[in-house]
Parts: sequence; structure tokens; C-alpha cells
Amino acid sequence: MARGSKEGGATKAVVTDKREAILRAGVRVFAAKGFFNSKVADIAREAGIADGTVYLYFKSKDEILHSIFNRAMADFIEEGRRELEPIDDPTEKLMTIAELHLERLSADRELAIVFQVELRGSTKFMQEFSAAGFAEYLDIIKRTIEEGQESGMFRKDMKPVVCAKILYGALDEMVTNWILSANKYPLPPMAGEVMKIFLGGLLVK
Amino acid sequence: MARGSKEGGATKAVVTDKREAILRAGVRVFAAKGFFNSKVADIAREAGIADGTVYLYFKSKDEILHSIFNRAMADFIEEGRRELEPIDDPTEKLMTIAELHLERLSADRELAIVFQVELRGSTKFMQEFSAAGFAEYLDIIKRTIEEGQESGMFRKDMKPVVCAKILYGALDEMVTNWILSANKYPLPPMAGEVMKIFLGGLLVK
Amino acid sequence: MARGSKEGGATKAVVTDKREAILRAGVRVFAAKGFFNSKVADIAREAGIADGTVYLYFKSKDEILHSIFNRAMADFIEEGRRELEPIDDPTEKLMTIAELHLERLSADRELAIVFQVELRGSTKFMQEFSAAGFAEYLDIIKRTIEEGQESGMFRKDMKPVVCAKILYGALDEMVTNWILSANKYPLPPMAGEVMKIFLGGLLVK
Amino acid sequence: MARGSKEGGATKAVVTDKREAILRAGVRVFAAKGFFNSKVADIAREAGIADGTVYLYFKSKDEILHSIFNRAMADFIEEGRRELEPIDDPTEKLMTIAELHLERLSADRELAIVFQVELRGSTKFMQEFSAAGFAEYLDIIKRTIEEGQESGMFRKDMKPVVCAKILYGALDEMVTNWILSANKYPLPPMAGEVMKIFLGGLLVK
DNA sequence: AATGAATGAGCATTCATTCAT
DNA sequence: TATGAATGAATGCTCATTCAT
Repeated sequence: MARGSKEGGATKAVVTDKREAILRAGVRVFAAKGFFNSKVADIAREAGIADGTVYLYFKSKDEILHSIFNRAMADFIEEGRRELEPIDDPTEKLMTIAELHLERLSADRELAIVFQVELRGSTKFMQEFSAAGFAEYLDIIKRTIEEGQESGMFRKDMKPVVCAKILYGALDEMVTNWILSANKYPLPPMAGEVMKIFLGGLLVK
Repeated sequence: MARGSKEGGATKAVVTDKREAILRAGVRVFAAKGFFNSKVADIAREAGIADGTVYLYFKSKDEILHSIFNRAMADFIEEGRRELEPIDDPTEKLMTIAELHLERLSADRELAIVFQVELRGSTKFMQEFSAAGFAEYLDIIKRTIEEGQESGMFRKDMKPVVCAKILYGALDEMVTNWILSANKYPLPPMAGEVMKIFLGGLLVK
Repeated sequence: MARGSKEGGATKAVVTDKREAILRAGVRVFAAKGFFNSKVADIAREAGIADGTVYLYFKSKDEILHSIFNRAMADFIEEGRRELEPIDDPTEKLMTIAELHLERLSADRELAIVFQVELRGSTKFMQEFSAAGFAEYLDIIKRTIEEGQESGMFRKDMKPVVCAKILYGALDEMVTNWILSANKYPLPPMAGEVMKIFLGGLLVK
Repeated sequence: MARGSKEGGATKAVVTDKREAILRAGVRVFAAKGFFNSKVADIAREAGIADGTVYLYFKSKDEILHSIFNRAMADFIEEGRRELEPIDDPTEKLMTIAELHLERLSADRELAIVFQVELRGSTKFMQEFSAAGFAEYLDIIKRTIEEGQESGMFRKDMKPVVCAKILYGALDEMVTNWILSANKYPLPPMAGEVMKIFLGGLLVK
């Protein structure tokens, strides 16, 4: 019994390890060469396994990319929720979201590249991604804005979902520019800049 | 002489027509299937010509996509300059930019898809595009913001280039969302929404 | 009438000129790039005419090569007959054949390349060539040897056709080696060397 | 250990078998249709494998032809050296070379076609081949002739390398003619004929 | 589970040839 | 005759996926 469970555990651990290794290798390879120019063999080599082994853990090359997105988004959202929970002030919440967004992606440049570039490489991926984690992420922002409107802190003549998209778009552009600029500057401080405009506007009061 | 010039004109027109047809077909096909999933044969069929004819006008499949970007950006920028010239007020200028951005892309959904999706599908394309028209476009926004800062209309504690990216990112996200939503709403009105936040901020004054 | 014949003459001359130009261009291009790697467009450009014009004079790319062989062999054989006619001594005749062979090909290196290399590039060409001029050429050598045997000058224990092949093969190898050696030495003097062995043998008497 | 080595041997054997099969198929296909007219798919079908498998053993179609040449020349030269070693008399050595040359090629008509036809089908191949095995082969003949000159058996007023080319050229022409004649007669006996002329000359003493 | 040899569908590009002008 | 734009068949090679071991 003990032995059995031990073996089971070991096997499970191994499985998880290989899956992990493939996903990590996928991020590296996709970031370096782009999804369409990456070969499954590249990923296998990077992960230190045989080509065929990839297919014991993933149905296809596509699925590797999907899994990368899904897992990263799930992590991202979970971390977001955890960090946001103790915060009450909507302004502070938005600021935290912006900071997390940029910190997280600047901490893993390769993952950032996959998100900013590969994710957008096909309408199919975009639609799937949108249906998956992105909608949930946008919803968190939207609800924070609604809270701010309810508390009278945020103006009520704006649709929350539109505001959420504006904030997301601005942050997203910061990340894209940072990637293309070859990391010549730190990304996280841009969160404050974005929030200054998003909250206060460009016009002099 | 007249005859000569007439013939020359006709020949030129035919050449232009075929180039045009290929570019238009390219937009349709790339929008529908994505760059990597599009075959040159698809484009040729869509353009009503033989496969080989494509190569009389373009050196490669890549060059077709490049030409689509370059021509669209050149048109876009030229139209922008023309529309902005008579306007003095920086605020009004930004509003015009936002409106043109969304009007133009919502007027040609397939071109919009190519811009929003394919352009971002590879760091290579992004970098080339960034070096080409995008930098110029961002610069127009940036200088308008500088004008507003100089006239005391816009706050001076923000870097103009960062503001430009924020505005661009917000507009870009509007387009992307609109594309993924399958055109369920008109895109141009979003320009006003974006500008309300961009200029006035989300906070109640 | 005069005009008509003039035009006819002119036309004929032009036709001949263009055919000539194409054949000469063919020799240059085939020699430089090989038959399979030469494009009809290369030949047309070299000849200073349009691609399509080639097909007014030749049915196909193959036919250009054929015509090059046939005309060169016809010239070669005709010149050979003319030079051999006044000679009676079979030994002197063979010597003249050997000299003509090497002189002719070393005088036109490009033609030599086409003969030595392209002609042998396909069994099809070889067979056609063999059936055409080559057999006739070999026959001239063979009959000269027969004459020498009849006059008691050449040994009679050898089949004339075999001797002819031996002589031809030796000369042919001289040409091939000369081509591959990038013309570092004059080819015609090799005729004497070949004949010394062919007539006298390698053994000390 | 035994088991391991056995397995290793089996695996190696399979690999070798497939490489062998491709080379053999290459000889057959190239002989039948010529290098440029042969498709890789033809070779694969002839070898009983899938198209892509060819590329597990050879980098390109070119490399298949190269391998055919190199291996055949290496075999040829090795066999030649082995057979010549016990022979002292230069005359006898040359006779053996001539016999081996014709026997070997007449024993594998398809290989002979590839050697006589394809090898000469491009200056590129000829040059590579010349640099590879051919120069070595010619050198063996040349040195045998030098030995004969040193022993006073062969005339000294001839350059050995020229004599070597003459002999090679004569033998080569025998092979080419035999191929084009569709094997109507046995090739090896021609070795004696060639040697009679090469050693004794055509002239009556 | 793991391997990696084998598979074979897929595709950008070339170029001999045609034909409307 | 001459042109050269247009054609479309043809092919070497790649690589995601499978499967016997």
C-alpha cells in the first residue's frame, strides 16, 4: 500500500516534472523563434527528452501553447486575487493590478514575449484566449471600477467595461513597447505613469 | 506621341491593377486564415490569377504582407496629416487622431484584422513595422501632446512619449476587442470614450 | 519584285542572324552554367532578344542544345573532309585528324565545354549524338585505318573500329583534362603525344 | 554486455541497410532517368521507404550521387591496389588495371551508366570527382608507367601522366561505347585490344 | 513511460512554354 | 516577327505526428 502510493506519487511527480519541463522549454523556444518557426523537436531538445515523449503529455504543438497561456493566466489571476483581497480602496486596487501586470511580465521576459507576440499571432488563439483567461482578467478590473463608481470615487458617465479595456490596452502597450525596446528600461515604474493618466487625465485641472 | 503615352498609361494601369488585386486578395486571405496558414496559391486564386503571376509583382509571400502594411500605414499617416493640418487645438487634434484611427480600421475590417493580428504575430514583423510606420505614427501623437504641454493645456509632469503610448494602447485595445466581438457594435464612438478618460481621467474631480 | 526579294532576303538574313545569336548565346550559357541550370531566359538575354522570340526559332530548350551539337559536328566533319582530301598517307591523315580535333575544340573553349560536359549529361543526348555526327566521325577514322591496313602500313590483327575508338577516346580525354585544368597548357601539342603512342606503342622496340 | 552489443549490431545493421538501399536505388534511378530528371520520390519508392526517410540518411539529392561516386571509387581503388600488389612486371600491371576497369564496370551496368554519364553531366561533379578518386586512379597508372620507364621496358620520350590519360581515355571510351551499344558484346575482352595498341602501337614494326 | 526512426502530407518558388498584342 | 506578361505544372525538402520496440 505504502509502496503503491509511493510509486504512484513518484510517477505523478515525474509526469508533472516532464510536463513542466516541456512547458518551460516551450516558452523559451516560442519566445526565441516564434510559434510557427518553432519545431516540436526544438522543444523536446530544450526539455531534454525525445521528440515522441512530447506527445505523451500534449496532444499537439498547439496544445503546448494553449497550456502555456492557460497556466500563466491562471497563476496570474490567482496571484491577483490574493493580492487584491486585503485591499479596499478601488484606486489602490487598480494601482496594484497595474503594478502586478507589469511586474509579472517584466520578471519573465520570455513569457512576456509569448503573451504579447504569439498570443496575437492568430485570430484563433486570440479568440480562445479571450474566451479563457482574458475575459476573467478584464472582469476583475471592471468590477473594481464598478466598486469605485458605487463609492462615488470614480465618475459614473463611463461604462466600467470600456474603462477596463482602456486600462488594459494602455498596460499592454507598455509591455509590447518594452519588449521591442530590448529591455532598455525597467517596466514596472510605467504602472504609475499609466495610472496617473488613467485616473487623473491629461488635462490640467 | 499621344498614342505612345496612351499605351504606356494602359500598360501601367494593368500592372497596377494586378498588384492591387494581389494586395487586396492578400488582405482577405491573411485576415481569414492568418499569414502562416495562408498559401500563396490561396492569394492567387482569390486574385484571379495564376500562382506564378504573384511572383511577377512580389518577391515572396513575406513581401506581400510588408506591402500591405507599408501602403496602409502610408495612406493612414498621409490622411492623418491632411486632417490634422487645419486644426490648432491639441485636444481637438488628439480627438481627431482617435476618431480617424477607429474609423479607418472599422471601415476595413479585414485590413484591421491583418493589422491587429498578423502584424503582431512575429517579433520580426513587429520590429520591422515598428521601425517603419508605427514609430512615425506614435511621433505624431507625441508632438501633439508636446504642443499641448507648451500651451499649458496639458499637464507637464508626464513624458509625452509615454502618454502617446497610453493613448495608442487604449485605441489599439478598442480595435482588438471590436474585432474579437465580431462587430457587434460600432467602433468609432469608442474614440470619445477613450478621450474622456485620457483627457479627464477616471477620478471624480 | 526587287522590293519583295529584298524583304525576303532581309527577312531570311534576320532569321539566320537571330538563330545564330541564339545558338551562340546557348553555347555561352550552357558552358557557364550547365544545361539543366541554364534558363531559356538567360539565353534570350545573352542573345539580346525577348524570351518568347527563342520559340520562333527553336521548339524547345532541348532543341537548342541539339542544334549546337549538330551544327558543330557538321562543321567539324566538313572541315575534316576538306583537310583530309588532299592527303594520301593514312598516318598523316590520322595525325591531321588528331590535330584538327584538338585545335578545333581548344579554339572555342565554350563549345568544348558543351561537347565534353553537356553532351554527356544524359544518356538520351549521348544516344542521339551517337546516332548523329559521332558515328560519322568515328567512321572517318575507321576508314583511314582500313586504308592503312590495306596498304600494309598498319597491323592487321586489330579491328579498325576498335582502333578508331581508342584514338577517339584518347583525344577526348585530352580535351576533358584540358578543360578541367582551366587551360593551363596549350591543347593542340597533345595531338603529337597521342599519336606517338597510338602509332608506336609504349613498349621499347 | 553480449546482449547490448547484439542490439547495437542489429541497429547498426538496419541503419546500414537503409543507407545501402537508398544508394542502390539511387544508382538504378539515376541510371534510368538521369540525375536531373530523377525525383527524390523515385529513389524513395525504389528503395521501399518514405520520401522523408531519405533525408535521415542523406542531406540532399546531391549527396546521394556523391556517396555513390565516393563509395564506388573507394571500392574500385582498393580492389585495384589489392590485385596489383603481388604483380611486379609493369606491363602485366597495366594489363591488370585495364581488365579490372572493364570487368568492374561491365559487372554493374547501372553503376557504369552513372559513372559514364552522370559524372560528366556537370563541370561541378566532374571537378569534385576529379579532385576525389579520379586523380588517385590516374596516379596509380602514372606510377606504373614510371616503373616501366625506370626498368627500361617503356620508352622514356613520353610523359607518364600523358600516357596514363591516353590509356584511361581509351578504356573510358570502350565503356561508353559499350553502354550505348546496349551490351551487345562483352566488355572485358576489349582490355586486351586496348593494351595491344597502347603497348605496341598501330604501326607495323 | 520513453524512445527516435519512419512517415507522408504540405508548400513556396521556379521556369519552360504560350499567346494576346 | 517580336514581345514579355501570364501561366501552372513540377519538386526538393521540412516537420508534426505516429508507433514498434
